[in-house]
Amino acid sequence: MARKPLMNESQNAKWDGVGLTRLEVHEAKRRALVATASQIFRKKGYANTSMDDVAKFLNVSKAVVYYYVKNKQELLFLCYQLAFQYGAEAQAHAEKNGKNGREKLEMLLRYYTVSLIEKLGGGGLMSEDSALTPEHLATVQDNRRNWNRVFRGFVQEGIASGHFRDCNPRLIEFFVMGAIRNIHHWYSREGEMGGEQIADELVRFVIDGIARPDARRTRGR
Amino acid sequence: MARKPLMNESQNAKWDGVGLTRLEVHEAKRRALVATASQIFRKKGYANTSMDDVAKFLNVSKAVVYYYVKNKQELLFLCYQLAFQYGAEAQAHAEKNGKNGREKLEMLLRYYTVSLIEKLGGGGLMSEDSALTPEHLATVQDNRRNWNRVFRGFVQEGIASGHFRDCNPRLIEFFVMGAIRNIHHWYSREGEMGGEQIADELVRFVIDGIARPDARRTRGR
Amino acid sequence: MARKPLMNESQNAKWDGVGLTRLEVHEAKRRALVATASQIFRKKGYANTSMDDVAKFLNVSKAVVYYYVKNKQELLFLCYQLAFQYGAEAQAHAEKNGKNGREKLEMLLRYYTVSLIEKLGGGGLMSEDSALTPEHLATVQDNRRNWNRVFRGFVQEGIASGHFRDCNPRLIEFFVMGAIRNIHHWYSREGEMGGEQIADELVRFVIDGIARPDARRTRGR
Amino acid sequence: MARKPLMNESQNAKWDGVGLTRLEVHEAKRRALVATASQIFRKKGYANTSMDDVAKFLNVSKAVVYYYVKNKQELLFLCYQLAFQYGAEAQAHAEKNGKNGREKLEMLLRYYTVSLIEKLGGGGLMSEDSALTPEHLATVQDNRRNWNRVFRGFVQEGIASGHFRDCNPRLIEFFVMGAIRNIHHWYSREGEMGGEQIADELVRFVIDGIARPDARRTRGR
DNA sequence: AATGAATGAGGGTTCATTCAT
DNA sequence: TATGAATGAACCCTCATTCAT
Repeated sequence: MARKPLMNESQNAKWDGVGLTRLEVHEAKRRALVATASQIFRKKGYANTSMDDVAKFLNVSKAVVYYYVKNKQELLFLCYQLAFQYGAEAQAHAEKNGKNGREKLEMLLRYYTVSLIEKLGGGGLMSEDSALTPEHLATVQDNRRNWNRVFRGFVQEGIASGHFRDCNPRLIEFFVMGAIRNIHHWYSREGEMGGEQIADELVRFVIDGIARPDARRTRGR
Repeated sequence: MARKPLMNESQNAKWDGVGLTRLEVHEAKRRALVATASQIFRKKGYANTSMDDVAKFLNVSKAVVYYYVKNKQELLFLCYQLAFQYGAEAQAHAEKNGKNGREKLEMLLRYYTVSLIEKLGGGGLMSEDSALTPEHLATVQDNRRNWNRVFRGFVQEGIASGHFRDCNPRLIEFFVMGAIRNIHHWYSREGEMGGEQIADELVRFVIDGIARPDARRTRGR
Repeated sequence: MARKPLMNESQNAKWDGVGLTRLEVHEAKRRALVATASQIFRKKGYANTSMDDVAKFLNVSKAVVYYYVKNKQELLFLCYQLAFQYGAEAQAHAEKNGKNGREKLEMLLRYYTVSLIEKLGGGGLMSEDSALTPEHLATVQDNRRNWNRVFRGFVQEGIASGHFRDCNPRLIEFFVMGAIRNIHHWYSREGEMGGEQIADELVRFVIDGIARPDARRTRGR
Repeated sequence: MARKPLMNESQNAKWDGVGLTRLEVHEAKRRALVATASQIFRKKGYANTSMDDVAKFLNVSKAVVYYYVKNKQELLFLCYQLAFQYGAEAQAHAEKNGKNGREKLEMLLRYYTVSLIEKLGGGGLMSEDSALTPEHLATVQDNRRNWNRVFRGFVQEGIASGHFRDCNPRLIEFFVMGAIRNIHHWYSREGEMGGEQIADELVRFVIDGIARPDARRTRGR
């Protein structure tokens, strides 16, 4: 049987001409694998997805998947990392451009939400903690703790500056992250709404939800 | 080996003396089984939980579980139903006592959230759709559609009455339900907060998030 | 499909009438499993033997094997134990009945050799150390160290008493144990020789190999 | 990535300057491969050793191994041949220099044992018959039959000449070969004993084990 | 009602082997 | 010659499910 490359012909073409090193090709394929797995895991659930499912989706044999990742748990971990990466980008964006807590929170949420929707088809993998190895879980929790710190810090900054009312930043973060984690349950690429639109609505909902009455935005609709 | 009843001695005692019919006893045990399974499924994930896990938690043999439910999928479905039941109660409560959209939404959320936290230890099972049989999935989606109708109806009622600003009720529902579904990820019975407190914060966050600026509640803190 | 018991009908009959407890039956089946596995592992090699092979030989499904042992490595360990058990019996026999080093060594070898041949069809499993878990390997090595101590002790006792010439007990033990471990490579139940005969020849060979010239047995042939 | 030769630099140097034909180089590398594989197979077991293990040990890619041998089974067969080769040499040596059965047996054992220990690090591969192809197995058994004939012939010659007592040459051979096959289980190059010493002790043990009482060697110690 | 014993299907993982470059 | 990439067959193990007692 003819050996098939991990990526399809057209994608292959892209680098056949360009001078990509073998390592770059390898890394590109690996990323493609993780991105694909992320979507499948999210749609069917990690435990309900067999490595064969992932392989078949990529039109390769199961062993190829094991050529690129050590095992299913590593693949899961890499999926998590994918989501954290966008989180880190969002943080950088917010801290660079936001002038106060409210602006920073807005930017954080908007950037993050749009990324998840546009780049990860509705959201990254975030709810399969029980399947992570202890080591991976520790890393994930580190990342999460960092995210918590940032998110809650922005909220507190907003409270201090008078933009936000007195609220429990921890609970607010849980509520908002729940809303975001839930997106993939209902989002569909074919739907009428794009990432920007969804992010708009979410940001307004969140900011209004914690804004100080007199500091409320009056942006109309 | 001594035969062990599904429920513990003290619980057993309750009906040994009282004149419960065999059927009532059977139903009570079944409910206990479903409630237990619901918690385990939620904590470890449906696919990662074996029927043996459930049985061992109840200190009975695996076969006993099959005496009370037809199969694992039925058990999952019953867990879903458990959550829907509280939803229905919340709906009844809201429709009966709420005088306008805003009050109804408040009551719906408060009742529902408190129920999930207090009765189901942080939340019911709602995110394992991919494991449901087509028939069960259809029922679940019926229930969900009903819930959607009610939730969005309250929001629209609030918009119409001027309590809420113009917003997308569909998106708002997704956000809010995401926040609620997410509770079990962080809630712990040993934590300092009870269901009422959490529900308070959530309700305020949500209502403020969609309130009309000039209709905003000025409830202080 | 009809469920088949691990042991065949005639064996089953034995305990149907007799009042064996369930536990005893369970243990008997487990022993039968280990004895069978021991033979197959020896014949085909541990790594070349699949759990399916073992199961098929017993005419049961593979899962049954896992009902009785935790995994393949535990099965291997139990096979080792089987051999050690006969070693311990041989030791007890020799220490009780032998009056000097030479007699003890004779009895040790004869009892052990006959046991392996008659009870384990030519020998127990002893040469798959690399497949043992570290924990099991530690136990095995403990057992081996004990056996070494006993064997070499008998040789030294014989040297001290003048029955044996000056020799290196460690090397002698290695040679003799090699000869014994090798038996299963050539022994066949259908062959013309029984365990007693083989043991006779072995014992004479070994004892003569280390006897003091003037203390040499003159047992004719 | 830089291409690595199968043998290390210094070894390579040897033939780079000298005028070795391509074929000779190929054969040398092939022998190096077989010798290496032989050691690994013996240490970890044939089935537990992957072609990757062999390749990694040689610091080459797995495909290189397939350049030199057709498949894993051929590699195993070549390992067997390595041991037989030393057997043949031992036979030639014994037949040329031994003046009677006893001397021939002594020489056979000494030469063979020393070869295995010094050249093959404790022993060749001899106990993986079940992994051989039928064709290879046939050849191996031919070789073994020849070895049997020689070994037993020497024993019988010794019996006829009065050097050995009446014994069963077949059993004696099995015992002795078992002792030899077992050497690698305990021999370590770092140990205090060399091949000569071990061979000395073995030869004395064996010869004494079958010597006629009155013909016994009186070589002291 | 409850249990121990048994099964069949399926999933994760390894590995000998091949092939284009 | 040498390598990276790819495959398919096995194998270990788990688990939902059934059934005789």
